[in-house]
Amino acid sequence: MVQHQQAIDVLREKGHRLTPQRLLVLSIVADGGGHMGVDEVFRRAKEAYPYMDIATVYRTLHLFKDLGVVTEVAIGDRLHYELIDPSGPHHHMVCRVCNGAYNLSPTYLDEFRDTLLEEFDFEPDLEHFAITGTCSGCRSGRNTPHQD
Amino acid sequence: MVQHQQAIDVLREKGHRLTPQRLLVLSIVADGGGHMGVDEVFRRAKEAYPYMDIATVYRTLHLFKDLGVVTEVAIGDRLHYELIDPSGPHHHMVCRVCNGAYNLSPTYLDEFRDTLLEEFDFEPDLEHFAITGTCSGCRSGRNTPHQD
DNA sequence: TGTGTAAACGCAAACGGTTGCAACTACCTT
DNA sequence: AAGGTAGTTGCAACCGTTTGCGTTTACACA
Repeated sequence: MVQHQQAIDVLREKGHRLTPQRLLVLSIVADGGGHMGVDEVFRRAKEAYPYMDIATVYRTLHLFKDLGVVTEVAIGDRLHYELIDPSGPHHHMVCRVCNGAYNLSPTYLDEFRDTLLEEFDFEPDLEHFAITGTCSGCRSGRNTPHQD
Repeated sequence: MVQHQQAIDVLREKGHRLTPQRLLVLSIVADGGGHMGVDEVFRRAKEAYPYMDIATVYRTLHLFKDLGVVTEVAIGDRLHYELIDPSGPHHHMVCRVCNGAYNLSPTYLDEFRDTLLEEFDFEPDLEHFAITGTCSGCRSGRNTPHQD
């Protein structure tokens, strides 16, 4: 996968070790396409390598997040992860009825950020936060609610 | 406390029971003034009534939230609660350096809500969400970071 | 005022997530 | 290629929160 060679380089450059576990988690998140829950990453990792521990999955995902290799997004009160989008950062709109996630360009929040800075000298972290709400389909009753 | 007679009426009207535990939690949150962590509510409740169980505190706070009697706000990844503000709803800006919480009028987000509705037919839940960021004091290095 | 019943409680077990620690290993140095 | 070491792992214990369950209790109705 040429896709995550970039991520591997970041690991090496920052002095982190290239363990089989990390490479495995990376490839799972990369191949998963879209936002993956921790439990699914763990399930797939354990399939490939039965000694894999859930703590390692969490530590690895947190590391990747800190390195800017993956994005963390809360969907229905659980954290999900996806490879950093090559087309740039984006926010997520998560529907609380069907749990669907939609991307949102950050420009929609630029104005809001500027206002907070000007009025309160408060610098908001708006990089990767998820906006909960009700999506078009669920507002019209077209979708079926998710079951958690 | 005439303050939460209103809340008590809501409980009765919706057919929920007025248990001593609920009244206790309500008075603690009301008297606490500002955002109270679950652990502090529990600590004070147990002082007044040693049989109080942490599960009851959680269940009670969730009930109050569902009834719109209290507001839930995440401060430093822990949920806090406060009596619904008689001066109307507001958002919170939470500093991730010092964990300070500041209120924010919802009008600042009205524009953003309108945009999402118009462009995506997505209705965001912006009632009580917290915006993390760095506050004025911490941006200038005047404040001391919190220790968790 | 007494009684029946569903709601709410306290307790304990379970959950998702984090942390401490001893054993292991990727990688630097020689 | 071999050795030393700090970074990483797997395990188990722990944390804050939720849930299942048997017991208790607030409240409607007689």
